[in-house]
Amino acid sequence: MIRLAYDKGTILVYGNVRVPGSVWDTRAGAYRAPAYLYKDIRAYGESSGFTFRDDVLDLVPSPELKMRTVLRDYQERAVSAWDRAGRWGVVVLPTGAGKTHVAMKAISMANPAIVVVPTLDLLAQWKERLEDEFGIDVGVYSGDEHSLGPVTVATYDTAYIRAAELGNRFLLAVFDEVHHLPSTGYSTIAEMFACPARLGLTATYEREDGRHSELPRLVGGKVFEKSVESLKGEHLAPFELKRIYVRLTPEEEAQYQKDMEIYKNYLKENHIILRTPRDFERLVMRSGRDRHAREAILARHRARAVALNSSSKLEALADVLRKHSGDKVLIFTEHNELVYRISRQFLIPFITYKTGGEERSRNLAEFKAGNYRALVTSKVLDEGVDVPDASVGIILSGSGSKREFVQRLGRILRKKGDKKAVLYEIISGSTSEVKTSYRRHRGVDK
DNA sequence: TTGACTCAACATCCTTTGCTACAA
DNA sequence: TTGTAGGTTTCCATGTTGAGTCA
Repeated sequence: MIRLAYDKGTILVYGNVRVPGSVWDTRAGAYRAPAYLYKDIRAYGESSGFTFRDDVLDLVPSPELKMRTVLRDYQERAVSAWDRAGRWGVVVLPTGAGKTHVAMKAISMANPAIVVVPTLDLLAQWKERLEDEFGIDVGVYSGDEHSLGPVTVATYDTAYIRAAELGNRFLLAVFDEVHHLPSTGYSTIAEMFACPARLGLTATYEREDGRHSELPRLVGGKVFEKSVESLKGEHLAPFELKRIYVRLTPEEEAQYQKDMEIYKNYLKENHIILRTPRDFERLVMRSGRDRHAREAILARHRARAVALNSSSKLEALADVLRKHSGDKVLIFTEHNELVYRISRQFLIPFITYKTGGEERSRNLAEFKAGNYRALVTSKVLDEGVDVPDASVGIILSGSGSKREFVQRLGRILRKKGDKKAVLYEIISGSTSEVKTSYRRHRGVDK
């Protein structure tokens, strides 16, 4: 007879049976394993013919949760795939394809459940939608409020801080925007949770740092994927990508070349070849000790800023805006400086992280109502904010992140009749930005 | 309760050539 | 011969958020 118990994010195995993944804990007088192995530990015990006393889960009381909304066929297939995979796994769906409905179906099958989200905005949206769907009081775990319900919504930050106390209260853990989960801190949430059922949701599985390789261990691998392309036209607006290349002004060109020269020379003189993100990380670490490395990196920053914020881009922007004078337009940039310049020059309202909550909602509402035709922003609207539809997106600058690109594309894809959406990219030709742009497209625009 | 602040955490930051030691 | 990893020990800058503190 072995007894399993939950202890602050771990499973204690009493009865002198060493289960895989556990180590002996002298003080507890038991083997101890991370809580995410709970399901495996049970399976191991059962296949070895042990009898159990299982005291791990201490579930929040939950009524039967019935789903009223009827799922679309692909949403139904996503849930089945997850179910077949042993109720572990990640569903990849583009923005606007109804990930919430997939999760709600899963919640109706396995509850009590916790939904972990990256922002307070998303927390509020999930709470509202879950209450509408199931007619229950939804619990909230955030900085301001701690209440448990049959379904509880928590921020990643609070789930991280309180993982030890939440870890055995739910059957199912849903991780919204699950690409956040593999980061060093947040991954401990999944490790300290015993939930035998797990569902991850995202529009972009891959991370630039490659840590998505951790997802199979933490929530299960990818069990279902639907690309933007396959939903284009039927469930999402058809779209077109247009690249516009501009030339730097002569002064910018001179500045760019000068700074890139400093950067490249440093690499050359020190026999440094950058192949992977890790190589670049090393260079950054080196710059903490090596004055010349620091100068090189600063020069590279200046060069990049020149390319991303070139004034030629504003002329191209003016052309695009003229061409789409009757459309709703969202403009994205990498840096806030450019946001402010555009806002001043074209008299377009802006939103950055410094924009207060009230002004932010007001700008979004006016944009939604059509009183503002355009909105300019840097990265705040990339994720986790309910942004009103637009039919034209203009990426004036951005990173090489595929995720950022897909999220920005998602902002113009909600279906509005047969209207075709257009996403422009304005790129400084003959600069490193050309490659950055290609990198973010990988696998998206074919 | 609100607002202003600080702090910690997260994400991106790369790919042109070049070196050297070691493994397949 | 060809291919590939290399190196740790917290990190140049910018953008963004949630939590916590204090008035």
